[in-house]
Amino acid sequence: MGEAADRPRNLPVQERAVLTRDRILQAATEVIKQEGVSSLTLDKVAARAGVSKGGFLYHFGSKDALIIGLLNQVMGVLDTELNVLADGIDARQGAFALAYLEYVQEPTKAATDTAVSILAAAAVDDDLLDSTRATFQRWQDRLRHDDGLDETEALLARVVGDGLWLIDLFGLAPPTADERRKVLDLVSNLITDHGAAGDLVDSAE
Amino acid sequence: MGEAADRPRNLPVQERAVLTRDRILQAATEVIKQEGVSSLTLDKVAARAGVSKGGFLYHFGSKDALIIGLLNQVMGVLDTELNVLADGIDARQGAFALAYLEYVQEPTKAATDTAVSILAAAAVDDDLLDSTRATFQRWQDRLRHDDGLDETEALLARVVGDGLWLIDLFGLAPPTADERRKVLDLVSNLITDHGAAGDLVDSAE
DNA sequence: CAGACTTTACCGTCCGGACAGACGGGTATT
DNA sequence: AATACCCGTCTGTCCGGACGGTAAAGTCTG
Repeated sequence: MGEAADRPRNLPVQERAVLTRDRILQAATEVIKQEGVSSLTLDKVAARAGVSKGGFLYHFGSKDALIIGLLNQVMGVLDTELNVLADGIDARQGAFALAYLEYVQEPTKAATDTAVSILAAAAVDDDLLDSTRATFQRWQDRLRHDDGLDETEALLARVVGDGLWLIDLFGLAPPTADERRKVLDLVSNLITDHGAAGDLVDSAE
Repeated sequence: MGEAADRPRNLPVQERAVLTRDRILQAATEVIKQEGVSSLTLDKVAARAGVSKGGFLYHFGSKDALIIGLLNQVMGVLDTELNVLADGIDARQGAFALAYLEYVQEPTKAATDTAVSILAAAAVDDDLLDSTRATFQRWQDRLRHDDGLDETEALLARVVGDGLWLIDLFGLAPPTADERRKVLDLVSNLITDHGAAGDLVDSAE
């Protein structure tokens, strides 16, 4: 009943700790994905991470703390990746919106992890989502004000993007990869063709 | 400990039963909305419905059965209301898509109840969503084949619609009523202006 | 030794569900 | 009309187990 023999044993203390923490986080998302939110128990996560329950509770003082840790990690990754993606896009406007849309092109690991973490948080305690909500609000503000887009089109981009990964989360008739691409292309074109609407009604290219 | 004195007492047996069932369903959605998914316990629902736990279990043999009942009811309501709405719209094409979009104009009771029921199902057991997924698939098929729309635009309508109520469900920076209206108008116009796209690429107006 | 890390053992609570009837209106029998 | 009986509805209680969390002792490293 102890198959965690491949766990690193002889490492500097501090490093071992951070590794354990990460293993716990990863174990938690695996449990949710494979066994569902209702199976996210301290015992199961600890077992999967190859640590005792007490060891688990040393790193995360409570179940709530685990979920907060989950959200922090995954939202942080998502935020930086979105920024990197947006920086790599050279468009006169709407770089962040395009990055947002590109991110949901296919279900990525980061997006899926985010989705299940949010689901877990909502299932356990709605309040845990507060900081996540703030992040989404920041994204929305950036889309609206700093991306050079028409406000409505900026919102459209986010609604479509969020719609896709949320549809994936619940499996509500998710579109095929081909359909996703077409819809995202449609929205992308709509945004870039006349992003700063009213200023230039021009279809160069 | 007994404030359910206003509960109907002297009624035909059959009617009393169906009323109790409905009261239980309503109590369940209230519990989820006000106290969160994690508080959806048999005791709480029973208490709120003014019935004993045994009485609860007479109508719903298990917690899973409760959630299935919840989903059946709320998805049924949504389905008929969508159809009624679509019938009332006279457009050359895209009536169902427009109905879908109109439905999420503001957070309606039916949409909210559906959302929380789906959340509860996902939290308890993912498989409970199977029949719900089938309904969404039917809607999607109808949008794609029987609504006279370009397939991509049909999908766009659903993604935007679902995106909105799912954003509401988690409270992820939900747009204001004004913003919602503008986005939905944008999509509606896109659909109706050149629904059979590919034929005419024309930017009248 | 000190302190970070981990384990083992344990506890109280809550939850889903089972169960054994009670109540009470119909219906059949006499 | 009175009696007995049935069955749909509902009650209150009980149980086994899982779950979140605590406490204290142990181990390794520097």
